[in-house]
Amino acid sequence: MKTLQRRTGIALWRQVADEIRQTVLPGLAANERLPAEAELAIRFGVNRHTVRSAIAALEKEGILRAEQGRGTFLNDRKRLRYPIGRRTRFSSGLEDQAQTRSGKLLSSATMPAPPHVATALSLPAGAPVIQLSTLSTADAVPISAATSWFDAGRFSQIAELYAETGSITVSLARLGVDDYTRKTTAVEARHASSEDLDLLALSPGAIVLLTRGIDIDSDGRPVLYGESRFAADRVELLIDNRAAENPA
Amino acid sequence: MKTLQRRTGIALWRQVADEIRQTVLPGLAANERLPAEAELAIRFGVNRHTVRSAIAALEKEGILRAEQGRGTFLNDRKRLRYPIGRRTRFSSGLEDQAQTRSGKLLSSATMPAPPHVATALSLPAGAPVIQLSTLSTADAVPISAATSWFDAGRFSQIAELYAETGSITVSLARLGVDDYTRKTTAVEARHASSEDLDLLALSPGAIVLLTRGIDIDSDGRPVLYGESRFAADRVELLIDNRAAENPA
DNA sequence: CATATTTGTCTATTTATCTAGACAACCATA
DNA sequence: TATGGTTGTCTAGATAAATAGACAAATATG
Repeated sequence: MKTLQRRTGIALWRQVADEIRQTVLPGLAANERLPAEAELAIRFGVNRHTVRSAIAALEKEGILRAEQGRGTFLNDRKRLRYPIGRRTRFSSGLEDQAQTRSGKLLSSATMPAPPHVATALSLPAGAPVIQLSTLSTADAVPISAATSWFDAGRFSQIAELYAETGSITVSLARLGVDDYTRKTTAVEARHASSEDLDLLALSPGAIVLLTRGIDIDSDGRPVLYGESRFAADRVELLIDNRAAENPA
Repeated sequence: MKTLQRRTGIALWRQVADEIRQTVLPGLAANERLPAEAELAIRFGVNRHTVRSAIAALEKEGILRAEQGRGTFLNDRKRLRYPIGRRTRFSSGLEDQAQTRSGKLLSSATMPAPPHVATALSLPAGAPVIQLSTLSTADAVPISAATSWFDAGRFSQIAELYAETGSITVSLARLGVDDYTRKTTAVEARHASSEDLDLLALSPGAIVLLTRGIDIDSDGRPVLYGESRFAADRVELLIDNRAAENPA
């Protein structure tokens, strides 16, 4: 096998790790044994030590466990399924997948709206907005880091309320927004920035799913514009159009 | 600055390239000059040669251009915006963003349905299905590689028709499916496999957006199950829930 | 309990990446 | 046309990653 590339700035052991993730693991059931290190080394055309580095990395991520004398085994793990639709909220939709969910306020600031934020919120350029940086976790695992912007005139208390409640939905309800729905969501994928590596406890080279969305109230007025970064190895986004057709 | 990490299997120059993409370029207009190599080297705490490697990589990707004596400049490039909704089709929705769009059949095969495919198509386990591997391009740039499965009993001619027409929509229409809509779409992100690196002309470490979707006909019967891999640096997915509410 | 198989550890060598410094080539402009 | 700022090229040395081989330690099995 000669699918690996050299001198690309990605260490061989890391490419081997990715290749194991994508071509070896999908064929295994939970707790099933992987091919022996020596065999994988032949399959990928690298030294056994290189395979060992790859396995060590996957082990540190919690995906595999190596047992001396017995072999290396696949751990039982699932991606969290995060629904995106008209009623996109962090807590609802995850109830059956995680025991505990929480939102933490990392920082807040009032600032003139950057151009794309002003456009999204239908505000004049430079109008004052409140920016919230938040981190959401499920069962103590960081799931997403988000940056949200609100009209400072309409939602001046949003930062304090979020810090207290840990929920955008609850905070907005206290500010008189009984209901809001997602207008559009754009999805991209990119390598995690160093900040997101820290926040989401990822290792370098990890991928984040980036969603950018606008929420509107029942009058159609923009309530918030938000950008969320999800740890791609822990989350998949589920877009259900049937649910979108039948608002509650 | 000390945001870069060493001994992680990702070469420093590659981390610098990612950091430039995410923290330097967003602040620049098209054709604007980047800070000098020496300045970037100080900012990231690395040698100037390391910055040069990073810039060379970004230049090879077509994002930057370096001009001796003048500086390094940001090229004018946009991500293609790919709509995902009830009427998800490759051609429609891209008309205004690309002059030419085409679909190419890479391979086809008839096989017993793998478990997840059988489930998605509501077929008994192991029922015969036709698997299509296709590559879609816009303006001669590869955009997505897809694998689709169809009920072999109902759509036995699908491979020949797609090879001829380059369009799923047209092929299905000739087989009597006047209309179909997207039931659900799941989105994940991951590192590109070596096969996708080839197909999509990506460099190692690149990211693909993976969508898995089920299309149903007007009777609600599953028509196809498909998995598409999009080059994440060339595409963003747009989920518009308003459009989903108002089927044509 | 003997044997084969597997992961774990160690040493040595080669290859790739990163740093350091110097200077050439090119460009804008005062 | 002289000057300062920029990218391009070269050499040399230090650090990290990959290969090669040998053997220890744990496990399963006949």
